[in-house]
Amino acid sequence: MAAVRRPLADSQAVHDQVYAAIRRALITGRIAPGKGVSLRSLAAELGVSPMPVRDAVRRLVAERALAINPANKRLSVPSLTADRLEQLALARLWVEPELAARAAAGADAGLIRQLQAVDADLDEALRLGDVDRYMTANHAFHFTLYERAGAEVLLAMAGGLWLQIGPFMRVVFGRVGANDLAADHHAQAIAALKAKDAEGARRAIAADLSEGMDKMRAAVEGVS
Amino acid sequence: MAAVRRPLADSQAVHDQVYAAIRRALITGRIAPGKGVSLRSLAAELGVSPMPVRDAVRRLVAERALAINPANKRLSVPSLTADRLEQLALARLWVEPELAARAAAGADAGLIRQLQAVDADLDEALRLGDVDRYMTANHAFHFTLYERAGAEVLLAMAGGLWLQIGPFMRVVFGRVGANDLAADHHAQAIAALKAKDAEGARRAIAADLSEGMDKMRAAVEGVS
DNA sequence: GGCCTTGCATTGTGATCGCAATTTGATCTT
DNA sequence: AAGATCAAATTGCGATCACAATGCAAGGCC
Repeated sequence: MAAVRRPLADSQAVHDQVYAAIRRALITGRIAPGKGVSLRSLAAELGVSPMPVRDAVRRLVAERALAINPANKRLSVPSLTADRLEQLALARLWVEPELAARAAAGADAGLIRQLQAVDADLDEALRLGDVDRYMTANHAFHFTLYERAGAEVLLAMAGGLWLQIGPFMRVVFGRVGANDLAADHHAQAIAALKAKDAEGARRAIAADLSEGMDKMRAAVEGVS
Repeated sequence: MAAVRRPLADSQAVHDQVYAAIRRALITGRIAPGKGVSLRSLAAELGVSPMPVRDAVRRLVAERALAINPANKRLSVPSLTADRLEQLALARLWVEPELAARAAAGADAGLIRQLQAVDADLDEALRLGDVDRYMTANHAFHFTLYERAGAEVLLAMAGGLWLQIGPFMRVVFGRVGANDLAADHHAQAIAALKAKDAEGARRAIAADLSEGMDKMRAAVEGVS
């Protein structure tokens, strides 16, 4: 079974690749909330032994991106409750604007150009109704910005929160369809960055998040 | 080597026990920052095979309570920089007062009594200069309070932050000795809980944290 | 005497095996 | 024919082994 010795001089360890793969799947919402998974099935799917999958899953459980039934000890994607969503929204609304404000200080032309490119891609995805691509682009927009803040701890917190909320966003955007209002806030954010206006960037990102979370709130109520 | 089949159907899995053990050691600062550890050494120390240690370490790395040198792939307790401390302080100053405020709503006589008991134990530890006991009691005080907030996500965030900052607190309190000013804020917090004064609880915890973080800041500057 | 090289111990990683607990599906009973 | 029971398969957990890479230290070389 694919026991072929990977000629891999690829830079990363296997368990990191597995982690990245599952993480991508979660962030873009390709795994439905509440769905159960198993180590061996994931391993088979990725063509590796169960061991690195185990490692990756441990990380994801620690980040609360995966949940583990304490009785079964079987693992699944945590289903989002209104309460959980509320807390995640609150936390995101604190960290992410803070990161945006800090990033504004270190913004340069290169960053602006990157963000504009990503935002263009995002709009394209919206126009085409390509949810996968939209989710990826949206994530890329926020985090290429946040990385510029040079705040490792806060960045990690934001990453963890996004990971937890990812599976939800997918169901929301899959349901209500493409809402292009968010792009507006992205443009505002970019404008603020150009002016090195930290507070403006903070406000723009806060508004972007608020709007997105409102939609998710509505969708969650609609579901439950 | 202790390969004795544990007859004890103790409720928890081995890797959870190992996790808890290392976590306790980190929170109370029994492992010095910057110190390197190894899977096999930890395993030997705890009398288990390297495997559950591996699992526990993965979790701790994911929570950034342990760091892994990307070149070496060897792991160590992350050493605290001033920048890192600043971010952790900021994050704690946001989450923990929020948790305290939420807990105030659900505070009852039982909780008050628990907190008073823990606080008394804390004072006792201070009087005796028992740093280990102080660290444990302080942690217990904050988290028995926070648990009452009924906010799982925020609680987990606070736990993660405390875990990251734990090793530091130890060096600080080991250095400057016992400072009993914090107990004052604890008393204020308890008073606010009695009155179900959410904002008062928020302020008290914020003040408690600010003071502690100030001391740590001073200590970090002194060291580096 | 100082620097370099070589050999050994240790480390993290991945694979494979065994085990106990749980789930699942089929057979049997009523 | 419907529900209960039992056997087989699946799952997570832990142990052990193998291996490549790194760190360390002793010894040799200039």
